[in-house]
Amino acid sequence: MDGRNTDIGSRLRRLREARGISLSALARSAGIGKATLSGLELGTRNPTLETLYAVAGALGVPLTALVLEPGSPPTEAVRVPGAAVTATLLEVFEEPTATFELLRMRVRPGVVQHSPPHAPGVTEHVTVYAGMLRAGPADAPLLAAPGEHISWQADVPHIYSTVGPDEALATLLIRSPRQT
Amino acid sequence: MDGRNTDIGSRLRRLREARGISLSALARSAGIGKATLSGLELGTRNPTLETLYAVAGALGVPLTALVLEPGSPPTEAVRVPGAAVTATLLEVFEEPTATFELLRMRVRPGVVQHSPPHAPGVTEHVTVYAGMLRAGPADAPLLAAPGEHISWQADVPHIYSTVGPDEALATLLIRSPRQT
DNA sequence: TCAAATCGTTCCGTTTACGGAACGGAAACG
DNA sequence: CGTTTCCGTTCCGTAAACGGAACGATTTGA
Repeated sequence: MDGRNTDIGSRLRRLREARGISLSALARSAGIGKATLSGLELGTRNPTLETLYAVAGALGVPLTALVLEPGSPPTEAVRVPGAAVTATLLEVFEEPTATFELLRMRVRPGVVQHSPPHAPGVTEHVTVYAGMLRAGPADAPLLAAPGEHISWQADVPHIYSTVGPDEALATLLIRSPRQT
Repeated sequence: MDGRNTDIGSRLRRLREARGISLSALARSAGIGKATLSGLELGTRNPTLETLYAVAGALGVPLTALVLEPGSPPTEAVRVPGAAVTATLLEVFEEPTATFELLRMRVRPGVVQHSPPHAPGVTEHVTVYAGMLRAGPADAPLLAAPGEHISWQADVPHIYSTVGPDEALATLLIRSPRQT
């Protein structure tokens, strides 16, 4: 019916090349065949879930980074000191193994907010409801339009910024595993 | 290393049964074979991305609702569409003492959606981002404007409805203590 | 009460995703 | 210049995911 999912292919290739890894090396570290990875990037194959997990795992990205929508435009990053993000804490849930914090977040346009790594295992989950938000790991941020939802591991440096002239509004859910 | 992805299977089956759809019907509307869907739910197959898209599309959920990250074990109940409310599951967190479900919710205007009581201890947390939402216990609903946040105990009958002519959009976080 | 419909699973032939091996091309080294 | 090494693609046999059809069990309806 179609020309396959070349969107995943190009996204995957971009992620790989951004890391400077060869196709052969990535295939090896993911434990899959070069033919499989090549076909995947070229969009000539319809990958298995198992394959997708292997590749995402080897790249160190959540599977949603491969499967999720938009191609990310390059960063036009204006760095301005001072808070680009203001957040309001709405709710906190204390569980035996993790703490959940629910916040409402406002991101001012034209500024990139850098956030240092959190503790290992911390995940952030953002639902955008106004503006165009660009957020996630500093080296591979994701793009989200109103109504969309993105998640990432927060144990690496990550960023928040808007795309376009409008400020972005979102809810942010942070899950922090309890300290060992 | 397998044991397959029975997590997807059970999650999928729960999503399907929450909608009251038969396996045959879902397979038909997704345009895939019953054998495929059955095997997927039983965890005896390693689905293709194409298959996953078909199923997620037919269920009206983002693919990420089916394919959670490794480390997020199977899910508790998912509540979904009546006539007035449609919701899509964005994320599920399994904790030893509770399950958190993060959903995006759309409430059509002019209709009141009644929801039966949940198990004792279940709490619902709504952040409104468009329209005016009226939600909470059926005998004492709360009113929320965009940007506002309300919570209530969900172990009594509760309702969702809009105020005014516009539909309401919100994120819904459901916290369900684990069964004893 | 029995027939028809529908349920979810299993069987099976076809299609295809898989990895290993070969392939041509491009650097890197002698 | 070879020769070696690595790159990404293509070829190919095998394993398995696919849909259609049959299956027994259950529900529905006359």
